[in-house]
Amino acid sequence: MAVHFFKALSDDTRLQTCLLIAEQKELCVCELVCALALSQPKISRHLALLKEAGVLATRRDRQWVYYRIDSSQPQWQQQIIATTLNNQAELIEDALARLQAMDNRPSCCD
Amino acid sequence: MAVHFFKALSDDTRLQTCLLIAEQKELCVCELVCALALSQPKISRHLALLKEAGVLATRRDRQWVYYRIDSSQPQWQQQIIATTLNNQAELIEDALARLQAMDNRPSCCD
DNA sequence: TAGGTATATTCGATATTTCGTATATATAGT
DNA sequence: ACTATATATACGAAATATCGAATATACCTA
Repeated sequence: MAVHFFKALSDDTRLQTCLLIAEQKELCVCELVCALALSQPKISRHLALLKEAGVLATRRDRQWVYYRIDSSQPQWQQQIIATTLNNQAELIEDALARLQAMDNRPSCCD
Repeated sequence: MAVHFFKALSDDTRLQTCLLIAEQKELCVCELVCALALSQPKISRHLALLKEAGVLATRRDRQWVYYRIDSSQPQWQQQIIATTLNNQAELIEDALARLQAMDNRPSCCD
């Protein structure tokens, strides 16, 4: 349902999370915790919600769980996420800076 | 703020209202009450919220207040509404049928 | 098996949203 | 001024969402 999709995006933490992931293709929980400077349980709860809504999908690699935009969701939803990223990039400026300053990023050790 | 825009669309009544108005260009409150088969105060409250969010704009003609998509809001927001209408037209099927069956539509008496 | 790191979940408290009902305001016609 | 129609708002109750803190689970290394 479209309403659930919009509800998923209508929280600051969740919207930033989606835009960050859309921009970075894939991020694990600890990277999101660092980028958004929020508690791990808070991030985890919102990620569960986004996954439940069909917006995000996951894969596990060893101890890390990577989240990505669920490419099996309706195309128009993915389009809306892309449009929002293109027009509201400033929403994740600070988070991106923190992410790039993060050391021991698991993605770097593949 | 983008979050407020998505919050505005993340309620069933408000989403249907926006899509109906996007499709019909302009509707007054009593037409929406008829189309959505909901109480007038409920519709009015949601319309006030959508106007406050900058999604809708109004004009008064005699006793009727007409709501339309606010064309002064960011283009990407209007794009998202259009995309949603194109892909989720079924959300307003029933409402459109009720609207077309409505008699004494004020728009007809101009 | 033990200890460390990463992630998910539970719980109760608080805040926010939504609603029905009642009422107020605005405009039109007589 | 009075009545009718259209719209907006106020208020408290009920439902929903969000949060921090604590705890559980999963995986890895030794």
